[in-house]
Amino acid sequence: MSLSQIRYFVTVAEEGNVGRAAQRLYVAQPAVSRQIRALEDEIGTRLFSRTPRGMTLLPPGRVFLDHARAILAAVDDAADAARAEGVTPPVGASSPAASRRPPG
Amino acid sequence: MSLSQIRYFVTVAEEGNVGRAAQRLYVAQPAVSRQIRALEDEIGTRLFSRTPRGMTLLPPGRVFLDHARAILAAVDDAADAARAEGVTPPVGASSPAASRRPPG
DNA sequence: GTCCGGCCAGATCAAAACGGCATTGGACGG
DNA sequence: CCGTCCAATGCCGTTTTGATCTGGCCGGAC
Repeated sequence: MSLSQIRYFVTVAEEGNVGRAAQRLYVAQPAVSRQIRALEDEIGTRLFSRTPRGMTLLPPGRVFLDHARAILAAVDDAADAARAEGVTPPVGASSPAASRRPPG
Repeated sequence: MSLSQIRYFVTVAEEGNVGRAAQRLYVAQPAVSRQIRALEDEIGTRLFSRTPRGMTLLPPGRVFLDHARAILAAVDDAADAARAEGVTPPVGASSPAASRRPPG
């Protein structure tokens, strides 16, 4: 399972359509189709129901969607938090971390 | 940023040593070294201090470590939750999801 | 001062993953 | 039956990842 697969999944779930999701992701349709399939294989359950009108979330997909969004948000948060800690704030900054920052 | 990079990071943080982390991850040392570097490049901040005795977490790394563990746990949770929803439970199961499951 | 051991990082090559294009196969409407 | 829309597959080139080998850096032993 990769973060790309999770992003693909969320987009397909939102669009209900692999082709449109691929456009939003700036990749071709087969790439999205394959990654969704791989994700389902790894989890061991179908996440979507394939219909001639597009893709519909199955119950496992609905559950996974909530988690997937949380994961993507957590990833962004993690990077932001590390970056924020990386910049050297001015002395006497309001962050509680300022007092436990070593000199090095 | 990839989940592998996050796993590599957590292991190196726990071991304080790229070589030992690589052993635990069943990959070679340079692979871990490169992924850690790539992660730092993407975030835009050094996460470790390189010393001749090993790797020590810098403040951004300490912050990132908490988030990283949460992400990995969330990924496992997501897969487990989807799988749990994927199995068809017996009628009258105690899960509240049972009542909103379509016939499939 | 010199040698040795541990550790991280770079270069190079091979394997795997990924994506794109072209195409197939299934369902629906005219 | 034919055109349209959608997802899935085959094939190929590109990108990414990892393994191996090698070098540089530092500390300890003597």
